[in-house]
Amino acid sequence: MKTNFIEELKWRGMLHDVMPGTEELLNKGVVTGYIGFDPTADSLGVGNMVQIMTLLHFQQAGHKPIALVGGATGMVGDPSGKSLERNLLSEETLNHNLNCQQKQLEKFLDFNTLDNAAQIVNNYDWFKQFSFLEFIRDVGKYLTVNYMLAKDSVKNRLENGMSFTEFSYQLVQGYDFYYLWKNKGVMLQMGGSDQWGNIVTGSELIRKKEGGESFALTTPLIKKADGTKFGKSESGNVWLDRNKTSPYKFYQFWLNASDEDAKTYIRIFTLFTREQIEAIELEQAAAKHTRVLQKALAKDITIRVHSESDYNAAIEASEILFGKGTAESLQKLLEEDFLSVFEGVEQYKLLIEILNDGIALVDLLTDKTTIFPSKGEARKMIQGGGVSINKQKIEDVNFQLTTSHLLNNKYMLVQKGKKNYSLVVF
RNA sequence: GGGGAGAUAGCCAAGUGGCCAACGGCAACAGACUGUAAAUCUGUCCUCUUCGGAGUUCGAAGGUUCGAAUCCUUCUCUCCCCA
Repeated sequence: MKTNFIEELKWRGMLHDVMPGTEELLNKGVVTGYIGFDPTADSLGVGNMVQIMTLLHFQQAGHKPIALVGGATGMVGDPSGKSLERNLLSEETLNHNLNCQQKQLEKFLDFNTLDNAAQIVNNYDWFKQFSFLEFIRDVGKYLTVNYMLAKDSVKNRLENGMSFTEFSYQLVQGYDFYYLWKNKGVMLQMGGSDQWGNIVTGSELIRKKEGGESFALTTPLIKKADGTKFGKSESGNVWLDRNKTSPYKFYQFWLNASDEDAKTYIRIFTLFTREQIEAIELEQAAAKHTRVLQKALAKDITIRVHSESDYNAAIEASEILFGKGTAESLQKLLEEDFLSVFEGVEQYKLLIEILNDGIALVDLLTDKTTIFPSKGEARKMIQGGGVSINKQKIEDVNFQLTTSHLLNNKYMLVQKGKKNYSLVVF
């Protein structure tokens, strides 16, 4: 069954701004729309999930989504939301990032349905042959500097300076829209609210150059309830790439969402229906401690980004690490299960010999592993009650570890704080 | 071109000769409480440390002094006002 795209985005809280006439256009028939992705990293992060979901809803509403990877725009650097000039990425890095992101995108959209299959394009394909002179004649001529200067992304930078390169960015992205409009019948560009200016430039170009019509729609920037940035955990950005953020950590990220945030997230990042979500919320309200909301959210998104078995493994590890049984359940864990359960947990391999005469805990944490960057810091954390071995808190700074602290004669579970685990394998 | 203000740790921001590794706030990290939530309270928060200390900071470089973030000189950058 096809959904109404705009309605869908509205109730999910994913609609920030729409150009007039967009809804009418979407109601008339199948529309081709696109969203651009910036290849600044070799993986997409959870922040990009908003745009991926937007495309997915777009497709489910019967429209044709195009994901654009910015091989060309990435070479220039989008000044939107940046207070400083960005460093240019090398071409190799860019290509690598592009390939990685493309693979991730392919996972979420349906590229095989006949009528509105998704598509991926790279704007480098139409920019590589475009000479500078051609560009300033064919594109630059249609937009005034006055117009370009009025953009927030430019205005905010006038005091501190901005290179011509970044200044031109909006033209490059604007031309993408024009190109896709002209050659692929794209009528709509979508993106985060910070992209509004760039999107409108494209529309303006289409209008000035060909008198054509085009439309735009943006999604709100997601912030956490406490006003901090979304998409970061203590250990940094949360990535979709399992090598950069393990499925276990990914699952934990969502599970740790605050109640307030979880309500926002479940609408944006899952495909649950309105009724389903409201039911889950009721359940949560009745029994807050069960955290069904976070669990449903984390489950759905972990399975879609990774897999069912990754999800199960994450659950299993989470239950052992955070469950009631604590020390006992650890002891009971079978040898063969040990590694698979802790697959997503940071691991260190050491020689068992170092335990023969005992080793100071502090040395293990710093010299033998990189769990702590310095002895002073490790000591402070131990004194503060922030270190546990096999779920048992250690508060003695001079604590010695021996083979008696091994689980299954092989493993030692080191805990830094409440949520950071490392497994040392001997 | 003329006049004025300023540059302090991740950010904001005190400090204007020794008591300054530098008040305070935010962010971050940890502990308690709890529901792996929020709020609250507590601790840590330049680097290293055998926890006794040691080393390196206050835009940059020189200088004065027993002693400088604080005084002097030069330089760099930012902001404001006048033209």
